[in-house]
Amino acid sequence: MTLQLYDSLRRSVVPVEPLTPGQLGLYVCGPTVYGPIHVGNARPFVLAMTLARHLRRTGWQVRVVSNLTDINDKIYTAAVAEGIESEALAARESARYIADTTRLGLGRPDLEPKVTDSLPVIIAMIEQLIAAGHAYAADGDVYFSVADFPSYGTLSGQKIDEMQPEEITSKKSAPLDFALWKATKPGEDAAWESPWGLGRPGWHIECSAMAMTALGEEIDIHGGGIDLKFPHHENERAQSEALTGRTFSRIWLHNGMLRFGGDKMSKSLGNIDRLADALDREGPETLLSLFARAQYRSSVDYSPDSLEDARRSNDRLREALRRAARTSGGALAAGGGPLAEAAAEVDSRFCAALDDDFATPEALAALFDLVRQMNAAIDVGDADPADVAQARSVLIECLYVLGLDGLAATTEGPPADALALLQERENARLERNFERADALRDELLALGWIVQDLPGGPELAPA
RNA sequence: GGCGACGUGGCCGAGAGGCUAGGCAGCGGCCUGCAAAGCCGUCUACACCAGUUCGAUUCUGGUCGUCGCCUCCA
Repeated sequence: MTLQLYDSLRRSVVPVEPLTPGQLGLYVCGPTVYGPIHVGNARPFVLAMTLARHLRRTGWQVRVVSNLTDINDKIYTAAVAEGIESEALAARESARYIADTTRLGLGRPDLEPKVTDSLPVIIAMIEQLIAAGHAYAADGDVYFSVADFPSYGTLSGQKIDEMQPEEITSKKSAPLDFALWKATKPGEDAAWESPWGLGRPGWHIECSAMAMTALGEEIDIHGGGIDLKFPHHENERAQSEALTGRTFSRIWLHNGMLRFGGDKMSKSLGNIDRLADALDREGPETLLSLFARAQYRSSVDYSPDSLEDARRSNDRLREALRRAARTSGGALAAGGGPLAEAAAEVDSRFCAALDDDFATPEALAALFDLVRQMNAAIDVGDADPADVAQARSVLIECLYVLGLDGLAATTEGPPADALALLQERENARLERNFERADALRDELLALGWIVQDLPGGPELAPA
């Protein structure tokens, strides 16, 4: 099965044709660091990192680049509101973003460039755009001339003549033109020298600059939230292709939004749950499972119920892994048995599903199929420990792709006092003193252990 | 108003022109003193109306509805 992804520009699932065979460069629009990110902001990050894991596991060489936008109107505004330097605010929020997303346990992109480190490239690009006649300077600002780029609007499906732009309040000469460079304004405490005077880059040029610097003039995959399609990606595409005459991105990969209380989770609507808070409450696996339950292009309902569903399906995985670990003992994974064969089949279904536009729900379904088979084999009791170990290790490998391998974390065995209580309960049961036995079971539950009376005797499972 | 995506069973969520998705919840059974875990079985489906077809939930058209975007936005 060849890798296919949905390209927003072509509006269909297309085969991925890398610039260099076997290699893929992926650029994902990162956050503007003016405040803590919310759960929805994590989706493109999760998509990029998990997609990269799948690709690497299936033999691709992948380079993930994700920027931090540390120059922006909102940063100035937030800094003024706090009475601190905008640079300090951006630095603080950058660190916070890194810390929050690191907690997801998916590692870091290969490169995370900042706008403040990219000014020379940005300025050079703007100069070239002006020289080529695609942009014009106007009293300290520089604008991209949209009329000059014929295919403007094809990415987002917007028709130029049907757009209803706000009236011209700035120095641009056509309503749809967008800023490549903005002259500094009073109250802005960070500005850079440029041929057009002191100022700062516009919102879109930075991504073109950083993407091209890291991955070249043509990149394989450019990702981000669907809400960035217009104007951000439309503008990025216009200025980049006007500059190079080449396809900027071969595939535009857009993730759907998180719904929270019926609307898109959005800072401007105020219906947000901070990623850090969600991680505190739910832990990374629940959030990653919630994301994996939906295909990346679908919107996801973020609600107590959907989180509960995610938690429970993780419970099932965790329990299966625990039972398998218990059954396999210290056996080394070794192929050959029927369970190992089943696992291999599930693995290829898993990979095929992910190769097909990263269909995580289908991939997950394959995994649950393996879980069922593992449980059934363990129940029957004649499973070869090495076979179970093999299936378990395949399951963990697959879960790793989705960031869910933590579900296999070897929990500490029950402590001696819990085991003593379990023995006491067993004695009570043998004496048919069930009142006493049930009281001890409650006591164990309070200690965080659930009693399971399995055919082979009682066991303690973490609550 | 324009553009785009989508409407699947109690909830979430895949999918294919006729052949079991999966998870959670429910019900029945096995196991259990009971429970838990697990297994087996099982009920609620494809928004509506036409059309194409031997046959459509899957294709086409329309209707209704939902969501996103239309220069803050992951």
